[in-house]
Amino acid sequence: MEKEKIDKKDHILDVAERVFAEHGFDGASTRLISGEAGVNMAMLNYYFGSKEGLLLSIFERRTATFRDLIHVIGKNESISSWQKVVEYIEAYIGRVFNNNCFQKMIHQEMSVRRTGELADKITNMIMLNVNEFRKILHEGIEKGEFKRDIDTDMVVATVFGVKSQLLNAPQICSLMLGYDTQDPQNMEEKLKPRVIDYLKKLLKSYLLIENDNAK
Amino acid sequence: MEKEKIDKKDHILDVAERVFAEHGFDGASTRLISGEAGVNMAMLNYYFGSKEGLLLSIFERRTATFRDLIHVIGKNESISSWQKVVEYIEAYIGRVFNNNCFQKMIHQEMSVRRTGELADKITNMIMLNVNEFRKILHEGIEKGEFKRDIDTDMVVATVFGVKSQLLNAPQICSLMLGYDTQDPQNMEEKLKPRVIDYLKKLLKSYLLIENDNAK
DNA sequence: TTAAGTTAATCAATCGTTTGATTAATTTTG
DNA sequence: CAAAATTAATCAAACGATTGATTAACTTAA
Repeated sequence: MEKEKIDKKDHILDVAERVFAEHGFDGASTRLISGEAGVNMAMLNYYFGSKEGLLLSIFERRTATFRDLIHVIGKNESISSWQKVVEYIEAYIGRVFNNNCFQKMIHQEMSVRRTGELADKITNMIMLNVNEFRKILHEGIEKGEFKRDIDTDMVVATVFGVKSQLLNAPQICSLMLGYDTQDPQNMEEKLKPRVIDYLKKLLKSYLLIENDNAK
Repeated sequence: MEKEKIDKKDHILDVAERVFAEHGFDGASTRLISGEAGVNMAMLNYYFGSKEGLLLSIFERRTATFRDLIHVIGKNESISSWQKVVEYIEAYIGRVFNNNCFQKMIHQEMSVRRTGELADKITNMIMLNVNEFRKILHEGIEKGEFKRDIDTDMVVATVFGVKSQLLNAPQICSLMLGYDTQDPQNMEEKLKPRVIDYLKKLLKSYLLIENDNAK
């Protein structure tokens, strides 16, 4: 009764994603990755060509899953802009916290000066998200649903920034909240719903025109 | 008319801080640092003992400058909690954007799993800031100045997160805002005042009890 | 048999660090 | 003061270790 015989390449990608997230690209040696994955070192080059090819494969696998999930929210004409914002927050935070290792890794890669194919792909992927969120915000302004003087770009930076802070500064985050935010159960049951709830209330108070004089 | 004869150790620290911020600790080789600084490689070990010692020296220099600047705001009894928040934002963002290389470096270090003396020192320094901000927020709640149901820890994460997003994802940030946010002049004249203004408006709408019915 | 999968051994390159020698600056001594 | 002695600063070269990558032999599976 051995371990489930899942695809070995997928297993390597899973492990590498975690090790890259923990040590950074430069800090994660191919020996460490192959050791953690329980495979021979040469298998990394056999499957993925090179260390950078491995990183690229991780990226491709994740983006392929969520590529066409982006535009669904903005397309729904029957809901208000504010509801779109709510759905975007729930979708984005939900997705990001489920792949927190990948997100951590991506954020680290963006933080160091790199050029080339992968750097451009990462930038493009994130800009897809950015532009989708911006479109919702601009639409809400034009419809008179949101205040006219809101800083849409900073709102985007806020959602992305809060996520980065919670994922990429886990020691600080754990000390602040009083529990281990790296623990998958805590992240899923405590941190994720709290972040979603907070971002909704925060943006609601900043974006919406207060017209409920009958409160 | 040669170059200003400033302290050579300080010069190395300046350069190393920038190179660490650009390439990360593991990505920045001692040869690259010494080359950029125009000094012999052995000087790094001669002055700082090791590569990690160099990183530690960078940290010590910056923290020594701002160690006692933390508690000044909270001590002022004559201003409201909201004014304290405003002053904290202005002080924190102003300070952080003036040492953006250092901040970038610190955030990268926190993002990778490291243990030891430096990791603890970094955590402690940041928690000083965190606790100071939290104290202001709790005080505002107790005084009835802020809403009772605000998530103080998430507010802290917001300020820190927005800063991290703007500094550590410069490509995204530049694309979003339409100018090079790495350029010192843009950062000082355009980005910094915009962030300060935004955070004030954002937190004002989230924290304050809306009691100005005579608006 | 053939091709794909897997391994240990090995490669050149680069890593952080150390060395011994040399020069510059400072202090001590007569 | 000046010469001698001592310390500090700087350098080219090399160190052992580790890096990502490759090889060639071997095993497995179709």
